[in-house]
Amino acid sequence: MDKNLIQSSGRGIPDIVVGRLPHYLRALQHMALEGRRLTSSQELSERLGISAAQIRKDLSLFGEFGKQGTGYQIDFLLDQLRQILKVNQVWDIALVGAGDIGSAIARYQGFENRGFRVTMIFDSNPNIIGSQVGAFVVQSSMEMVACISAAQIRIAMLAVPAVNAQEVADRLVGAGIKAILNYAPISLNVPEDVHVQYIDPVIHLQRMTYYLD
Amino acid sequence: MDKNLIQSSGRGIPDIVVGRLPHYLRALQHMALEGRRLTSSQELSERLGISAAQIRKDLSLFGEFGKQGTGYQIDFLLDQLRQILKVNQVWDIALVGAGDIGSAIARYQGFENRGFRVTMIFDSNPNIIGSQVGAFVVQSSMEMVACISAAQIRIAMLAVPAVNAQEVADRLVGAGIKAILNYAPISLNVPEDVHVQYIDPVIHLQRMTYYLD
DNA sequence: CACTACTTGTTAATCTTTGCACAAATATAG
DNA sequence: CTATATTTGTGCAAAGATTAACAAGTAGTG
Repeated sequence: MDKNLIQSSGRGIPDIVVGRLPHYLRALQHMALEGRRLTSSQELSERLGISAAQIRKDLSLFGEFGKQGTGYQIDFLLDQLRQILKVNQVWDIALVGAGDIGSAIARYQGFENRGFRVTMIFDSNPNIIGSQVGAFVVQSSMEMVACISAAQIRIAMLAVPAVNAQEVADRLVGAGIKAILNYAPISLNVPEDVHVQYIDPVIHLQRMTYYLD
Repeated sequence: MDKNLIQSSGRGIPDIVVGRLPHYLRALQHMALEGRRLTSSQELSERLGISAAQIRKDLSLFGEFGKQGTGYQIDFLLDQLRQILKVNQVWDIALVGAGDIGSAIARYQGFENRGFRVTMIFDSNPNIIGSQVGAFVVQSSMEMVACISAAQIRIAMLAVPAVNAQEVADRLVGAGIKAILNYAPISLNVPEDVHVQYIDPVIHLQRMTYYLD
């Protein structure tokens, strides 16, 4: 579950608001691709299923980005959101685990234009180390800490079996990692200044079966 | 983003509570594997980063599952939660998209013991149709609606390119699907009685970069 | 048994989040 | 220019979620 610590970098922006910003960004990026120039809180509301008032209020926490009677200039708002979320740069990511999930992530082409780039892949399996996955050669996880430290990488994706996840996470933290996207179906224990987000499809599925007959 | 509709099947349980139940279930399943017999709201709290009071309150919405002075019998609570989430059965799932992500999902071994089983895979690419992925042969997406209807499948996972996601979702709804786990980075429009959950790693990553320097 | 140490379920208070409603600003049409 | 349509940003009220606190029940110890 999300920690809702108030972080120093933001001026006390609620975590729940920060969580919605990437959705706004994604929708705006789609609109830009469609060649649109202007949008409104109303239109975003319909696309995202979030009320227009909430979208306006969320954005107003960071500045006045719209114009009455007109709405929001898509290019401009995109730019602002990218700045706020710090994805007006490309973050290097270390990927740990080159099994089925890790390999799929390594080959995924959707990171680049949204602020991220996988730059190294590690695994502990000797049969996998040295093999090509996507554009990279899988490195031994024994080199992991040294590589990440040297490259000063801050973000890691964790795609190892659940039993190894905590141990790997500990070493990632030791290597200077400050944000972990964890695909292993287990809660991680990390220091307060390290952020963790979880992806576990079963959690989402179980959340839906509750509502099925 | 989650719709927070109150559903008829639950007695007005807040959606946010339903969203935490699968986390409780997962933690308890781990404890059971470790051979533990008893736990407490305190221990769950430490494992999950959710306050003990909240865990007790969430559970109390469904019944009195604990015992003062002792805590919760893990087996019993597991059973209750599985019943509440309706995963005391195994749900068949249709998987659409046999690319990198779809294939990784198809081969994932972690569904079975948590209430789900992929039983069919579809793709529209003629080069992929007919090939073996995991334990299944990829079927043409032209057969999709017929197959899903015939098997009365209610849950689908969507792992197709973003541009095709809405069109495929529409056909899934037509086939009787009531819950979609969408891996495509786009918001879907579906009827009120169809549930959608989203998995987009970039959304999670951007949520974390906000807090990085 | 008496006493201590736990732990639940629940109430009341606090804190957070959402939605409403509207003034102010802009655009459009006649 | 005037009247009508939009649409933002925001103050306030309402709704919702979380936390703290505690009575009541259980277990363990001597």
